[in-house]
Amino acid sequence: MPRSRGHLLTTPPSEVDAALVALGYNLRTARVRRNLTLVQMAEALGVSREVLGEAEKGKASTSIAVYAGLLWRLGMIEQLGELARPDRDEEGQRLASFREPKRARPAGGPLDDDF
Amino acid sequence: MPRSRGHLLTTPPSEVDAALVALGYNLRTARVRRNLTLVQMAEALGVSREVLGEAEKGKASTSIAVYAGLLWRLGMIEQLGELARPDRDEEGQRLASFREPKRARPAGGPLDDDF
DNA sequence: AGCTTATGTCGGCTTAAGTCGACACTGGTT
DNA sequence: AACCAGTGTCGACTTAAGCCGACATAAGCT
Repeated sequence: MPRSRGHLLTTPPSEVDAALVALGYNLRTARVRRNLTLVQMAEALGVSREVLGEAEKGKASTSIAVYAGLLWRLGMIEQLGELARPDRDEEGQRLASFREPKRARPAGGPLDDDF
Repeated sequence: MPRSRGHLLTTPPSEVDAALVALGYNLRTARVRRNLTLVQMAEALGVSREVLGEAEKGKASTSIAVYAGLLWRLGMIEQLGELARPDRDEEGQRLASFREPKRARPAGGPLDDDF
C-alpha cells in the first residue's frame, strides 16, 4: 500500500474515525440481532472472520468490499448507494444551478468551494 | 491480502457492485459540483489521485478510508455513521424484542435467520 | 457452576493496494 | 481551433491487508 506516509489510511480525521466506529457498531448490532456468528458471516461472504471483526470495530484500512458485504448479507445494501446522493446534496445543487460540467473547471474565478 | 481465492473482494455480488458504482458516481458528482479536482482532493486527503479515481468508479477492493475521506471532504461524513442504524433496522428490532445479547447465541433451535 | 461456543489475538505467509513518475487522451475555455 | 488543465493508464516498487492455524478469553445456555 502506501509507501509509508501516514495520512488518511493510517490516521484518519477524527470525524472519519468516529463515523467508521459508529458504522461498525451498527453492523455488529444488526448481525447479533439476527443471531449470525462471525464464522457464518465469513462463510457467507467468503472472507475470514478476522476482517469482519475488524470491520465491526471500524478499521479504516479495511476494504469497502468487506463493509458492503456485511450490509449486503444484512439486507441493507441499498443504503450504501444512497450515500452522497446528488438530489439530497443541497450544497451541490446550489452550485449546480450555475454550471453542471463533467470535470472541475481548469482555472477561472475565485469561486472555488464551500466554507 | 487474500491468498488468491476470488470472492467478495474480487467479484462481489452484483447488488454490492451496483451500490458501489452508485456511490462512486455520487461522490464524483458532488466533487465536480464543488469544482474540486482529483489532485486537490488527493492533496487534501493525503492520498494519490489514482485511488480517488478508482473510488469514484466504485472499486470494491479500495479501503473504506478512501471513500470516507471523500465523504468527509465533501461535508457528508455523518451519513456514513447513519448506515445500518439499529433504530432504523426494522427486521433487527423485531428480533431484538425477543432477546438482545452481545453475541450470537451458541446453539439452540433451528430459528436462524431471515428468509 | 460448568460446559459450550463465539470472539479476540498472535505470527508467519502471500498477494495486491497504494505510491510515484510519465505519457496519452479528453473536455472546457477563449 | 488551439491551448491548457483534469483525468485515465501503465509499470515498477514498497507495504500492509487478508488468510490460516492455534490458543486464550468471554458470553450464553442448562
